[in-house]
Amino acid sequence: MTDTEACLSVLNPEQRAAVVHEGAPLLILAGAGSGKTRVITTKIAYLIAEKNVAPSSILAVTFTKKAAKEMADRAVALEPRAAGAQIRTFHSFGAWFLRKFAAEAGVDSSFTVYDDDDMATLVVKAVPSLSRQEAARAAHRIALAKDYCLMPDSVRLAEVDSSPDFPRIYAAYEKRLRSTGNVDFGDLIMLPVLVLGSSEQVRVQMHYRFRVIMVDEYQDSNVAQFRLLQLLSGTAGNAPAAYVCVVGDDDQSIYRFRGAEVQNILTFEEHFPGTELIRLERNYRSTARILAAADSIVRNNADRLGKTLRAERGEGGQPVLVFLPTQEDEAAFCADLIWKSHGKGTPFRDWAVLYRTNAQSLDFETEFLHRKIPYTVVGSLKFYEREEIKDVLAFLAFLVNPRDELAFRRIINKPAHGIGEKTQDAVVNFAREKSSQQEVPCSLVQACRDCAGNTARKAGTGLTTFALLAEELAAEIGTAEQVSGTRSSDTAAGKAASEKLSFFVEKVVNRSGLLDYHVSQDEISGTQRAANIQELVNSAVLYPCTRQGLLDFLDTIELDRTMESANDGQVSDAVTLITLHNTKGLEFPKVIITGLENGIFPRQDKTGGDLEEERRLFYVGITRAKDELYITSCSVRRLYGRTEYMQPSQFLMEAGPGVFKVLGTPPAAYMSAAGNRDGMAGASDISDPLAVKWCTGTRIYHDDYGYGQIVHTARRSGEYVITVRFENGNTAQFLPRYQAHSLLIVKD
DNA sequence: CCCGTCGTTATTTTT
DNA sequence: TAACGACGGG
Repeated sequence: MTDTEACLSVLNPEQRAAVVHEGAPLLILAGAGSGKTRVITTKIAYLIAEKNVAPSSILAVTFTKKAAKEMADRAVALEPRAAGAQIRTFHSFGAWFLRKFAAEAGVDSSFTVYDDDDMATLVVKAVPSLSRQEAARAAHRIALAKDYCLMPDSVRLAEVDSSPDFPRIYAAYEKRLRSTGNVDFGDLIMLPVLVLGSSEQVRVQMHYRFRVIMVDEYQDSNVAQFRLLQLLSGTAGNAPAAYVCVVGDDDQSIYRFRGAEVQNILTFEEHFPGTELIRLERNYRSTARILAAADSIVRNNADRLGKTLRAERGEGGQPVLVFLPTQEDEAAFCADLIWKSHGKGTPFRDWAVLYRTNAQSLDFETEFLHRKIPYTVVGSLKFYEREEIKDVLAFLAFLVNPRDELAFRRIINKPAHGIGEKTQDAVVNFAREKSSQQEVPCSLVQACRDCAGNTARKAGTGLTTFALLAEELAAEIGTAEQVSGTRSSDTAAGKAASEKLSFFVEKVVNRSGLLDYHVSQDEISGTQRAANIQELVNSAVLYPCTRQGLLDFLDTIELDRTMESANDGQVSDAVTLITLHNTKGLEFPKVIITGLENGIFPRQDKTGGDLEEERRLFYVGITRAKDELYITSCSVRRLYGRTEYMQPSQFLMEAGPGVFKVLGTPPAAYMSAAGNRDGMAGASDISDPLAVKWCTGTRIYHDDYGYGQIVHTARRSGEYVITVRFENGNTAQFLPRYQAHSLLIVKD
C-alpha cells in the first residue's frame, strides 16, 4: 500500500470522493468538524503523488494566516513536495500578485499596506474639510466598496454609501493613495481583479501557472474575491480552465459586515456550470448533545441550504447554561471551573473562553491574573497598534518606499526637529507637484532636499539631516533595483544575507532617535515603550538583512497583525481567550461561551439578515467544543461605565427544552419564554408573587444602606433570596418573605 | 511647538 | 470607564 492509499483509507466515502474528484468544478459543503482540512490537504497530496500535478501549479487560499499555516503544515506532512504549492491567505496571494505585476497595477513593487487607521488619515489629507470621524467612516465605506469591487465612478456605489459626496471623497482618496505607490487592504484583492480583467497577457500567464485552485471557508468570500477566483480559473487564450474546488459551510458565514457574500456559495453552481456537490455531514469533533444544541440554534435561520450533522463520537455530557449576577461572577465562574478541572489533571490549554467583543476579555484577564491561571488572548491587535511600534514600522516602510506620505508624516518630526504640519504639507505637495510633471515619481527624500532652502532655517536643517539619514539607511538595506525581477532573498545587498535583519532594525531605531524619544516617554509616564521596541527588533531576527528580508518582515506584520508572530515564545499551557469571530477553524475540548445577553450577543439593533448572522456566530462558537460546553449569561453588566440590567439572549429561548442543563436562577424572561420546562430549578418563579414583586432590576430603598437595585435572584432551600447592590458600593442579600418591611420598592 | 487639563465620546466583529 | 481630542498656557 502506498502512502497515498494509506491516507485515503482513513477517509469516509464522501471525503474520499471529494479527494479523488476531478474535472468539473467541485463544491464541498462541509459542516463544522467534518474533516474538511483533512480533505483539502489530502487532496493536495493526492494530486501531487498520484496525478503528477506540479506542486507549484496548485493554489490553495484561506482567510486567516493561521489556517493557511495549518493547511500547509498538514499537506507537507502528507506529501513533502506540497511545500512547493502556493498555500496562502487571499490577501497574501494578492500581495504576491501585485509585487509581480506592480507596473500593470500602477503601484510601487515595494508597496506597504495601509490599515484602516492609515486610510482615515489619508482621507483627511485628500479631503481636508472632513473631520477625523467623518474620514474614518468614509474610509470604512471605501474599504467596503473595494470588497464589492466598486470603483469611484461605479453607478452601484450608492449601494455602499448613498451620500452624494461619497464618490468624490473616494476618488480623491484613490488619487492620493496611488501617488504614494502604496495599497490598502481592499486593493490586495481589487487591483489583481482589475489587472487580470484588463490584461489578456497576465491572465494567460496565470492560467498556465495555476492549474488547480482551492478555496477554504468559501462562505466568507466577498464579491472581489469571487471575481478573482473567476478570473484565475476561467479560460484565456489557449490556456485551459483550471480545476476549481471550493469548501464552505453556509451556516458558518459570519463576515457579511466586511462584504462577505453568502450568495457566493448559494449560487456557486450557477456561476460554475457543471458543478458537482459533495456534502460532508459526519461530525468527528463534538459529542451528540453539543451538536444538538448547535442545531437547535441554527435551525431558526430561514436563509440556509440546510444540512444535518451526524455525531460520530457518541452522546457526551449535556451542555450547561449558567445564569450569573454580574460579569465579575462570570469571570469567577470560569476561573473556578477551569481551576477545578486543572486539579483533576485537565491542562489549561484544553479550555477556551469565547466572547462577542474584544472589550469583554478584560474581566477574564483580571480574574485569571489574580488566580494565577495562565492565559493567552488571541487576536488582540494591541501590539501593532502601539504608537512606538507604528513609528518604527513607518520608518522601515519609508526606507523601502520613500513615496509613503503617511510614514513620512509619522516619523519626520519624531523626535521634534521643528518640522510642523505646514512644513510637511509643503514637502508632500512639492513631491506630488513634481511627480505629476515628470515620468519618474519624486521621492519625499528628494523633496526634503529641494524644500530645505525654502523653509525656516530650523526646519530646513531638520529636513536635510533627515534626508541624509534616510538615504544612508536606505542604501544600506539595498535599492529597489537589487530585487526587481527576483523574489528570493539570495540577492546580494550591501551586507551579507547571513546577517540578521534585527541588526538593521536596531540601527534604524537608534539612528532615527525613535528609541531615545520613547525611552524619554517611558521616563515621563512609566510606560513600556522601549521594551516593546526591543521586542519588535527581536522579532526581526528571523529575517535576512536584505531589502527582500525587510519586505518580507513588513509583509508578515501587515498581513497578520495578531500577536502570535511576534510572540512565539508564549506559555505552552494556557487558557485561550478569544472572540467568537476568531475561533473560525479552531476547536477545543472545553469551551465557555460568555455574555449571552441581548444587546451584547446578539448585539443591539440586529434584525433580519444581521440577526441570522449573529445566530450563525453562536453556532460557530458552539461547534468549536469537542467534549464540554458551558454558556453564561449575566443579569447585570457595566457598559460604557454605566451599570445596565441585561435580559438573557433571545438565542437561549430558541433552544428547545432539555438542550441545556440550567444552573443559577433563570430570569423571568427566560422562564416565561421557555414555558414550563422539565427538570429546571426555579421553574415556578413566574407564578410566585414574591418573584414577581422582587425581580431583577427593581429599585430598592433600605434604611441603613440607602438606594440600590436588585441584581440577582435565587432560590435557596425553598427560600427566595435577592441580592441587592447599593449606591454606596455595598452588596447584600435579603429574604423578601421575612424582611420585606425593611425594603421599600422605589417607584420611578 | 510642547505639554497639561478638561470635556466628550465611544464599543462590534478582521484581512 | 478609559481614551482621545480640543484648547490654552508656557
